[in-house]
Amino acid sequence: MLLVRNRLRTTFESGSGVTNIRDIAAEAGVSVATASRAMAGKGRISAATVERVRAVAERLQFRPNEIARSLSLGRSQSVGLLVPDITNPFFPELMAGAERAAKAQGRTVLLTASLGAESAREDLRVLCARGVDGFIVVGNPFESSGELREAVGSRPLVVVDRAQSVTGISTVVTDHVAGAAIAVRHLLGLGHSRIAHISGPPGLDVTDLRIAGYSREMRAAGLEPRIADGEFTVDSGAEAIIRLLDGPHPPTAVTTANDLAAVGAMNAVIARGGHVPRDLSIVGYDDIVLARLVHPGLTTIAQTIGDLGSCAVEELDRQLSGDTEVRRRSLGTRLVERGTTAAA
Amino acid sequence: MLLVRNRLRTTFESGSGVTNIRDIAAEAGVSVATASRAMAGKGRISAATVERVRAVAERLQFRPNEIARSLSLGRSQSVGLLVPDITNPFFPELMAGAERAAKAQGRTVLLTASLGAESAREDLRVLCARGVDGFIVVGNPFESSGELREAVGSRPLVVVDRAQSVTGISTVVTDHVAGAAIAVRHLLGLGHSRIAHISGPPGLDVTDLRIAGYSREMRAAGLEPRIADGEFTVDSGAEAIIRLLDGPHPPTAVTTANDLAAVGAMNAVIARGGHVPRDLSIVGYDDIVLARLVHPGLTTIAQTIGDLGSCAVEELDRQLSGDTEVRRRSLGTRLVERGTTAAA
DNA sequence: CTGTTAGCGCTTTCAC
DNA sequence: GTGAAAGCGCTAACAG
Repeated sequence: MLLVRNRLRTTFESGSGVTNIRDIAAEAGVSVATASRAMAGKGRISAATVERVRAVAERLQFRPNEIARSLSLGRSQSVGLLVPDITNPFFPELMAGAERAAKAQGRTVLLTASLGAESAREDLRVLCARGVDGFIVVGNPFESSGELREAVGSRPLVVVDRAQSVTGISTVVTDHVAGAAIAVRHLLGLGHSRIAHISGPPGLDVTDLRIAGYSREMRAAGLEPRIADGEFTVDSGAEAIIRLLDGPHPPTAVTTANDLAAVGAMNAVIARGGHVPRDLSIVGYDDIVLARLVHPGLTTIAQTIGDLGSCAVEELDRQLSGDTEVRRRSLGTRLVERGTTAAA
Repeated sequence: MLLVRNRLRTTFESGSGVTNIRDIAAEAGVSVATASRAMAGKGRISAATVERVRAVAERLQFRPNEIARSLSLGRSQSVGLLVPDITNPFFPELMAGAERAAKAQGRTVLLTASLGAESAREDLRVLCARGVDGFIVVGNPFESSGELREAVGSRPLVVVDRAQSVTGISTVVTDHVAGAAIAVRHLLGLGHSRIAHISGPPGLDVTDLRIAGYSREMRAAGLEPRIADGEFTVDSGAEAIIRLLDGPHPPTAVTTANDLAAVGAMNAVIARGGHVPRDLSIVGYDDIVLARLVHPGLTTIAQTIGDLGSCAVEELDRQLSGDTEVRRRSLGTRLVERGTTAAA
């Protein structure tokens, strides 16, 4: 076939130096519309044309401008991901899972870390303006799920790691009640009976659920629950364990709201000359990478954190495909035994 | 026929029910162009009109569609951030700094975590297609800086944490030579003389620079450098320290390539019944959050990691403003003394 | 000062 | 099967 090469160089100058679909069309000797159809591979178009256009596109390293596609199609193949605190190691693991899954779907993740409700509202608006097709929100930066719903408008939304307080919104969670119960049973099995729980921030559903699981299991064993408020942070874990140990009937074992608090508790015990697990058995929650890095390694309730992210992406994809049913997906947890628990 | 539109999506249905600038213009009784100027607040326009249009925009909660702006303006006010591994706690801290700075500039960060050169090439192309205005690349996923330059095309580029191997590209780094030297001097000051160094992966410029700083300082003190290869990971740190301790003339102190390796070394010593810092003093590098969380707390060379990110954003902003000068910005390091170092 | 017009790069009718 | 043209929402000449 005769190659008619018409003013490739000229069209090259247009735009920002990158080849666009006009260049492809010109080089292939077809109209822009045909080039578009050929690239999409759908619509009424001959196989020969498809092949020819694609060959040209390949040669010229053509990548369709996603900005233009987004504007034209009304969707961007990108999703917004809002996390509360990127420096808390729990979230990067989740983000990694989400990003991997999104990439596999040909979507891009627009990440944003909020600092409180006001910032979150603005962050979500920015992402809306950037045309994300849907949102994954980890936790809930707002007082209510209504506020969250309002902030994302009509876009599909999946909430991760908040269940109770979120109504009418698809969620991905782990079974906090079951996880907390597993921790208690593990300690009971080791012969402990003075088992306390260092909780998360009061009022949070995750906190309540874990407390519920802990309490249920304690009562089932005929024991009295004993709870110290914490905050999901190392320092709060340290403070809480000190209060418990200095109080009446100090515990011989604790379950904690998360691994950070567990590490804080562990360090506090060691700092006052105690030994873990001899003087105190500790069970964390989450199994973040840190749990493996401390010494002794932290016995903990593992959530497959990356799966929370990838499941959220899958769930969002389902919604983007038109399925509007509200689903609550609950992932399993399991005990990972390391070095912070031992017989009473 | 004027009112008949080819596509039946009315303006209100388009997007997702969000008000657009046509709605604003109509409501304010001006043309779209005038509304645009009023929102931008520049061009020849009366103060009264500006006020009126903005009032309407406020009332209707108007946010300009950034996709459309991007297409029209040829820039998106977004930057691509490529990191090697989001689950290594070093990077989230850097990302947090970058995101904060970018937000302050009204830019959005498109994050992507690569897994090797092939993935990076594709990731960068995707971000290019999404129209990012520039790139921040942490490390260099490729063999050469040329490949990196090619992958980002003509877009502004800032490389973080790689200096030597990157030519003709603006960089933000910390002074690894100086940092490594500080670590050695600290140990010398404590009376140590058998000081080893657990290095990063061979061939990496960061590795070489830290080795250089360590060696220089050792020789200046009339001591023989002693280096064990590591890999920036916990496990490699553990293995390296075992090799050193089981070899001839076991060291009484080590400096390490990063905090993860330091933690690995620390755990290995403790695991074989040793005590840190009594049996071995350890100095980490980076001061990631983890350094505070282990027990005893890790003495380390602090890079202000968040600043690496925010400086990179600033540097990129400078380039986006038209300043094409290649700059190398070097941030300081300092010793953070915690519990892993003690007198010999 | 304001409106009209022409695009940004792509997709998608609608004719031929 | 293919091309011409409209249009996504916005900005920026250029007239008036």
